[in-house]
Amino acid sequence: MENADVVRLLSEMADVLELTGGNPFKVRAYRQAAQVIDTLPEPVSELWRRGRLTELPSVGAGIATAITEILCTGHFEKHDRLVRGVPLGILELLRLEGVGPRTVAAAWQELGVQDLAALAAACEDGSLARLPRMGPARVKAIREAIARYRGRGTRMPVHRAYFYAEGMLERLRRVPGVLRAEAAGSLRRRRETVGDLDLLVSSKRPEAVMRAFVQLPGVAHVLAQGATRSSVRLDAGLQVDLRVLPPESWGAALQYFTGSKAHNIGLRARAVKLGLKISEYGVFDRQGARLGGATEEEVYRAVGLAWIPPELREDTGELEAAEADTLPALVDESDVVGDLHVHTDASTDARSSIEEIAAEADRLGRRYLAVTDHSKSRPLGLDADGLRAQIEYVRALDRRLRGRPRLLTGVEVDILPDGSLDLPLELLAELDWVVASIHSHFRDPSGRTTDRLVRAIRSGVVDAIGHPSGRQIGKRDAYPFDLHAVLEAAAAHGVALEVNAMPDRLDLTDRACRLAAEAGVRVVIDSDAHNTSHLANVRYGVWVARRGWLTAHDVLNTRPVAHLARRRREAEVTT
DNA sequence: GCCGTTTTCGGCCCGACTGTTTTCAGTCG
Repeated sequence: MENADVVRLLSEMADVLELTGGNPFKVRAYRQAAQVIDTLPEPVSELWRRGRLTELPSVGAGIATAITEILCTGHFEKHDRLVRGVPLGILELLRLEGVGPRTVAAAWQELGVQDLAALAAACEDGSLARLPRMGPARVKAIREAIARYRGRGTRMPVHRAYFYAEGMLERLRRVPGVLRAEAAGSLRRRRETVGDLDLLVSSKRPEAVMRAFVQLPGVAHVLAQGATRSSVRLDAGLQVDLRVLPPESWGAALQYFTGSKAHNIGLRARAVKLGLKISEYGVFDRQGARLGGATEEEVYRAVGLAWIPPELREDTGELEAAEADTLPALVDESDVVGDLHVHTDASTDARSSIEEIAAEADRLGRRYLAVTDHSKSRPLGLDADGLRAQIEYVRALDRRLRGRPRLLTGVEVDILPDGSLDLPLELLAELDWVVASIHSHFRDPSGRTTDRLVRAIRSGVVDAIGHPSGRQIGKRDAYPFDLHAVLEAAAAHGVALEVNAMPDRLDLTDRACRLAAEAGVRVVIDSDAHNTSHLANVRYGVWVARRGWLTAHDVLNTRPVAHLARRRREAEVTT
C-alpha cells in the first residue's frame, strides 16, 4: 500500500460522508488527514511500523486505526460499507466546477442521477431545473462545467503557469492606481504543477483593475466579475482568480491567498488560541481592533511566528519550526555557482556545442560546468575512445576559457540493468565529475532497481546519481525503487543525488530532497541542459530544493569548484 | 474525527460571489 492509496481511501471517505450528509467536521477531519498523508515525506507504513501515526497532525486514534486497517488488509471496512451505498459514478460529480455535495445529493436523491452522463441528460431534459434553487443560469453553468470537465487536461506545469502569471501581472501593474501586483497560491509556493492562478492587486481603484483584468489577452471566458474579486478562464484552460485589496490589507491577503489551506488553518487556529482573528483583511483582536496586515511579517508576528517562506507553507512542520525559530535558511538561485550535468552536440539529443554552452553558462554567472554527455548505451553516446577524445578537447578549451567558466571533464554514464556502468571504471576515475543514470528497464521490480542504483553508488567512481527516480511529469511515473536504501548508500559513500531541473523531470521531488537532507546526503541542482536555453532551468530545480527545506549547505554546487575536487580526493582515499 | 494555556466536552477559519430568492443557500478558495 502506497501513501497514495491511503490518501485515496481517506479522501473518498470524506466525499461519501459529505454526500450522505455526514458531520461536516468529520468530513474535514478525513480530508485533512488525507492531505497530511499526501504531503508526508516518507512512507506512512514506516510511521505505522514505528507506532508514530498519531503524532501526525490531524491523525488521532480513529484515523490511525483506519490507516492501520488499510496498510494491513488493503481495505477500509467503514469506507467500503459507505461506498456500497453510493452509485459508482457519483463521486466524480463533485469534481465539477460549481457543483458541490448539496447539488449532487439533490440530483441523486430527487432525480436518480448516478453519473456524469445522467447529470448531463438532466440538464437537457429540464428535470434538473425543477430542483429547489436551481434556475436557468445554474443549469447553464453546470452544463458548461460538464463540457470543461470532459475536455480538461491535467494541472499546468509550474514553469508554464509562471510565465502566464508574469505576463498578466506586468499588464496589471500598468493599470492606473495599481500599487502592487503579485501571484499567490500554489504558484507562489512553487508547487510542481499549478491548478489555477491566484493574482493579487493592491489598489484603491478596484473597478479599473477589474475592467482591465477581464480584457487581458488570452482571456476566453469571464467566470465571475465583482468589485473585489473576479475569475476568468484563459484559452490555455487555466483559471485565473484576481483579488483587489486596499494597501493596508496587502500582507494579510498575500498570506491568505498563498495558502496552503492546511497552513492557513494551522495559522488561524493559533490566532484563535490567542484571542485573535486573521482574515485576508488583517489581524484583529476580540473587539475587532486591527492589529496589522500591511505585510506578511505583521501577520506571522501577531501569532508569535517568524515569517515563513511560501515554499514551506504546506503544514508539514513549518509552523512549529517558525515558533521554535528553527526555519531553514533556504537555498537561493544566486547560491548555485556551477552546473554539473550538461550535454553538448556530442550527444545525439543535444543541440549546442561545448563552446556555446560554456558561453551561456558564463553569461548566467556559473563559475564551473561539467560536460556530461551520454555514454555508449544511448544512441550515438560516447564510447571509451570518444570520451578520451572529448576529455582532451574539454581540457584544451578549459585552458583557453581561463575560468569563464571552469570546465570539468565528465560523463553521464548509463547504469546498466545489472548495476554495472557503461564505461571502464579506470576511465571514469580519470574524470572530474561522473553522473550515473538509469535510462532503461524502467519496469524492473523495485528490489532490482534499488540494487542497481546502490551498486552504481558503491562503484567508487560515481559523483552523483542523475534524475534518480526516472519520472517524467505527465508522461512516465517514477520507476519503483527503495529511496531509503538508496539514500543510505549515498550517505555512506558520499555520492550526491541530483535535482534534475528540467521542468518535465524535477527529480528528485521536494519530498525526496527533504529526506535526502535528513539522511545526510548532498544534493546537486543541475540543468541537464540539452541546449543553451536549458541552462537557466536551474531556477526550477532551486524551487524544488526550497520546497524540500534545503539550505545552500545541503547543495553541493553552491560550493567553489576546489571544494568538489577536494571532496573527490578524500573519497578516493577512503575507498 | 481531531484537539486541548477554554484540556475529555464542545468547539472546529472566514468571507466573496452567484443565483436564487425576497433573506439566503451553495460553492469556492
